Parts: sequence; C-alpha cells; structure tokens
Amino acid sequence: MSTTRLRFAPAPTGSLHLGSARTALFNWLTARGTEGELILRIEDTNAELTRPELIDNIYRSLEWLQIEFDGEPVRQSERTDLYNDAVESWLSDDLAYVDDGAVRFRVPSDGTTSWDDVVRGNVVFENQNIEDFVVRRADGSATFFTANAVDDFDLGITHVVRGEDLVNVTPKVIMLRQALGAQDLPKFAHLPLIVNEQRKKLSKRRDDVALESYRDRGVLADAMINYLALLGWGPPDDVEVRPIEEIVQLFRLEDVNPSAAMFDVKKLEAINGDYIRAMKPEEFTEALIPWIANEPWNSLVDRDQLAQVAPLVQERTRVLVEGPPQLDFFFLESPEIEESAWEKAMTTPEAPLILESTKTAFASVDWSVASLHESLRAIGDSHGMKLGKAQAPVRVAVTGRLVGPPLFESIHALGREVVLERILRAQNKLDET
RNA sequence: GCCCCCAUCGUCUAGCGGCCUAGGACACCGGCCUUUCACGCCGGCAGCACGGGUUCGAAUCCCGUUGGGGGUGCCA
Repeated sequence: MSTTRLRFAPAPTGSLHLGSARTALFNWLTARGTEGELILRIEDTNAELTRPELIDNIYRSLEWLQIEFDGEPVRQSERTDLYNDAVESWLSDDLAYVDDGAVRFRVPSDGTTSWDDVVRGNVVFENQNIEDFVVRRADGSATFFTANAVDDFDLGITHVVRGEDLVNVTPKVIMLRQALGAQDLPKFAHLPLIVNEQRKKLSKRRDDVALESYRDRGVLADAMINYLALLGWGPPDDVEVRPIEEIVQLFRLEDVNPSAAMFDVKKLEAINGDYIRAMKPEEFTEALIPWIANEPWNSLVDRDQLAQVAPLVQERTRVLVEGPPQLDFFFLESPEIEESAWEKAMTTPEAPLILESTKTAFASVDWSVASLHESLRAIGDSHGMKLGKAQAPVRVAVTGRLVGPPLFESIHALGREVVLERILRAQNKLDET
C-alpha cells in the first residue's frame, strides 16, 4: 500500500512541451523517491482534444524520457458521468446555478481560500476576488476545474505537482473539492515556470518548446532528463551531471526553487556532450546511424568503416546532428574543399612543397598511424615547420577542411590509394591557379 | 485595471542567522596539453535589486519600494 500517489495530467495539445516534460519528471521523481505511485491522466474534457494522434505523441515522448506510469492512463473523456454527478449534486445543494445554459459554481463573497504550497509556502486568495466560474459548459461537458477536482479526489491523489501557471486555479479546485465533501487537501507544489531569454513563459509560437525537436537534433534522453532536473532544483553536493537513480535519491519537492528558470540550450548541449563522451564507441556509432541516414552520402556508408571512424568524432560532438558533417569526407568520392580553408592552408609558399613531399613519403611509408605521424613530422621539420603548421595543407587536401578529426587516424582509415589521389587532386588544383 | 507569484554571478543553482572576504556548473576570457578542432587540466571575470527594520550578528527573518513574471475563457 503506497502512501503517496501522484498524477501527471497533460492536455493533449500536440507535441509534449518542455515545461510539461519537466512537470512529468518532477512528479516521477517524487513518486519514485517516496515509493509512491504515478498515474497518467489525459485532460481531454474538451472534445477537440480527444484525437488519438495527439495522445500518441505524449506517450511517445514520455516513453522516450523513460518516465513510466503505474496502471493504465486515465482519460477524462471517459469519466463524464462522474463529473455530471458532481455537478448535479452541487446544483441540488444550491452550490451551483444555471447561467446561460452553463453551470456556475457559487463562490462565497467573503472569507479566504488558502493552502500551504510545498514550494511557495502559504498562498492566500480573497474569495471576493474570485468570480463564479463555470463547472459545466452549455454543451454539457465538464470544465477543467470540475474534472480536475473530481479526479484528484476520486483517484486519491496526495500530491499535486504542476506548473506555476496553475496557481490561480487552485482556490477554485479547492472549493470544488470541499463541495465534493473532501475533508483534506492534497499537498500542492507549484513548480517555477520555464522561461526564455526574455524571461517570458516558453511559448509554442516563439520558442522551440517541443521535446521532439531536441530529440531530433540528437539530444539524448538521459541528458535531457538530467538537464530538466536542474531547472528549479539543484543537488546538495553540487554534482550536476549524474545518473537519474542518484537524482531520485537526492530529489525533494521541498527543495524546489520557486523562481522561474531560463531554458539554456547551451547548458543542455554541454551536458549532452558529457553524456555522448560517456558512451561506448560502439554505442556512439549506433546512435549516429539515424542521423547519417539523412545525409545524401548515406548510400556510400560502409558499416565497418563507420565503426572505425565514428569514434574519432565522438568527443567533438555535443548533439548527434553534429556527427555526420564531420565524417562526410570518409565516404564521399571527392569531398568538396572549403574555399576559406584552401585560402588559408594552400596559399603559403611551403604548401606545394609539403604536398609533394607528403605524396612521395606516403607512397611507401608503413601504413600505420604512428608511421604516418612521424613521416609528416619529419617533412615539417625539413621545412622548419611545426607539425601544427605542416599538417594544414595535407588536412585540407585530404578532408577539404581546416578542422576535423585527428589527421593520421583519418588518413589511416581512408587508405593509401584514396589519400594519394586526394593529394594529387589538390596539387592539380594548385597548378591551375 | 484586478488577483497571484518571484527576486544570489550573463544563465542554472548551493546557501535555510554566525562555517560566506557567498560555493559549484554552463557561457565568456587567459594559459597548459596538442597534428587542427575538440577533450582534459589550471587560472580569471562576474552576484546577494534597493530602502527600512528585527538581532550581538542577515544573502538568510519581517515590512516597504522597485523590477520581472503568471493569471484574469463555457482552453487546460
């Protein structure tokens, strides 16, 4: 028998919002940390929101985040009788009245309604500031207030953890719950809003709020969860990047910071980079495949070769989308040479000499990373250049860019034939100009 | 307008009356390492919004001001 029972109650309005994901997470953390239960409740009292595909998206996103629920989801659209009964009883007790076909709840004109919020402390509303609100629409459907109050009571919810934007509906829900005959109140915890750089609530219109869009760019679920946990909460020991199991142990609703938190993509990506670097090379290679599938050179990719070269860019990748562009030259027949790179590396007096020496040396050098390395180092030496300088023309000739994965490992993977051909190609291009 | 909430480095946070000349992380700036970039390491910049209290003592408690935000639908 569990002592705590929580619910995550999204309205199916399309893709899961970052704020909703954070709310789901904090509910989940609380449930896990207290060995309680967490149920998923779909708030689709509005007929327009009952479309199955909207709900599927929520399931998929929550599944991706590995936020699990106990029991089957509760669909409010399937509990209309319950809401009707409640409204009827309020009507017969004269707690509510009909107005233009809708039913409104009678709010007392004096007194106060308050609760002790877990994250904000005591919150008090003067009843006189609350209007009689609609509990049943003219079309007969229950409103959010009714469904919310009835379900939280009926489902035995002990902790209501939701966004701060719902603070002002809380007194209404409390009144309804009392009208239902409830003697107690659940613990309310209103989480700080997640805001953008303008300090405004993340909005669908202006901000990139869909969880999927981060997933699609190659943010890992574990990293996303870890980052989201840091929005409004911090571990007591200052260790921010850590396994979710540890966060479950450390997390306490009482420690949640009440002030709004800005969603910082840079930090998200930094944490994601940590997670990517922590992957096994094979895992990283595997994770990259869906992103490579989007590249025009996808059909040229050889899996074995990919397994060999992907790890070379692992620590250079913060989000998975950044992976493929760093690897294209391994697979493209004749990768394009970036103009700015060419300008920088090939217009020096030494460049042609280095290319020629390298071509000659590489034609017979032992094809190992160490020998390749030593060989080019020696060539650089003979021109009085450090390797850092000397490698530039070769890198541009072979990869088309000035920056990229470690050169000798790359050259090694490409093979002698390809490398010599690319050097020759660069020499030809040099001759043309 | 009315109601409600919030206020520590640029950002996310630690701090719950003395351990704070305020700690960590991201970002930024130096340096080291180095075959580029990155990673890693070392160092730096930078904050308790303001004013009153309370107290021997306040970032921490109270009040006010200012500034931000949220809500104000027969949406949720």
